[in-house]
Amino acid sequence: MVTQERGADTASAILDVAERLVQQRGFNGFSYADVARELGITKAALHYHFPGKAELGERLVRRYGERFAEALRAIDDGPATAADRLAAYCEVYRRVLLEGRMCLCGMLAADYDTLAEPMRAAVVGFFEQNEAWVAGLLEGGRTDGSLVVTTPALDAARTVIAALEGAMLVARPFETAAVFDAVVGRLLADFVPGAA
Amino acid sequence: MVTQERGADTASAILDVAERLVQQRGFNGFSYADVARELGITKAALHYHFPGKAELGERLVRRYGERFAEALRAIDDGPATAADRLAAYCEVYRRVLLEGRMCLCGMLAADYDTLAEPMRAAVVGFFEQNEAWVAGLLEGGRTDGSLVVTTPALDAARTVIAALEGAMLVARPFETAAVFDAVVGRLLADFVPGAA
DNA sequence: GTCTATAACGAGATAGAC
DNA sequence: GTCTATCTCGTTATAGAC
Repeated sequence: MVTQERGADTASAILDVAERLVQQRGFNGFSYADVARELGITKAALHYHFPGKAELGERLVRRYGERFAEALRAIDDGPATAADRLAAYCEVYRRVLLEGRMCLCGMLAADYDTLAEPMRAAVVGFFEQNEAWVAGLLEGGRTDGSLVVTTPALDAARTVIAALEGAMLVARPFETAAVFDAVVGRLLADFVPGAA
Repeated sequence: MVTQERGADTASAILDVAERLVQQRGFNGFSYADVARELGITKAALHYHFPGKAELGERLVRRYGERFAEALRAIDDGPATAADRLAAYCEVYRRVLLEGRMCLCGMLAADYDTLAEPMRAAVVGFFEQNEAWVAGLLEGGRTDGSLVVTTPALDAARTVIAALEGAMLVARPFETAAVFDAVVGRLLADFVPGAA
């Protein structure tokens, strides 16, 4: 039944390539042709799996959010202290940066004005999910005494996410992780007692 | 000698419109046609003033940097304490956000991989200028005692800029300044003794 | 300094064969 | 599930008239 050797996971191969292109070039900086060329298939094959760019984009964000949620669960089951879990959270972002990428949803936040409604909603959902998780982490740290959180947990969570997204963004023109590391070092020093 | 009523400042009118479009939609999210339509001129007229999109973009960044430098000088001549000057610096970003815009160079940092070299250099120059100014401000605050700066001034300056750019970025999908305000409130509380 | 007209290309998208 | 072929549109850009 199979004519081309790839099978049912062509869709995820497409998502992999498109994801990287969006993270590097932005949603308006890549095309179906770019993805097709890289996979050795035609644009028409792409339209079979994803009817349009907006639908592809929406699936991209939802998959990214699911993978991010998995990473957060892995952190929940990992480091014992809230301080260590916060450091692990920062490390997730750092790994993305080292691959030469921006956070997918950070990039799409920049492109936000040009996105169709379903994609917008998915981007908002990603940030809400992250805010809630980080806020819970900070609450936990306040309780077990491993973190110093002086403001409402949700406000503090937004600060953490904004700092990480901003650090990734500003690190891009400098083409080094040094800027990112300086920001994260300060961020952790602010929340972790004795880390200054 | 003048056939159309506008005169020599058509160029700056073009820059005004293009600047806003880039700040809202990104460099790959606007076209010569968009700018021409809004000004009631043709694309050909645009090409007369700016041979290509890359040249327009470069002029855009340089003008933005000059205006930003003016704003920084105004702050230097304004508030007496370093703490107040830091707050004034944050307020510059806040005003941009309230206009529904992203920082021009923050947006271009996202688009960075797709930019031609001259534009990239201009974007890097903008961030270097800002880092240096903020670092000087923080040094001054450490000296006069109005700011608490525990890390190297340049690292701390990068934290400030990353937090502001990140706060603007993340505020976009939420379509409110509340996220931005939460971040800036925390930022100031970190540097200004007694502000927590 | 701005226009009309058009070139040259790439984008997203579709029809229909295999 | 992927192809070829094609469509339509928007993009950047240029030539030459006014």
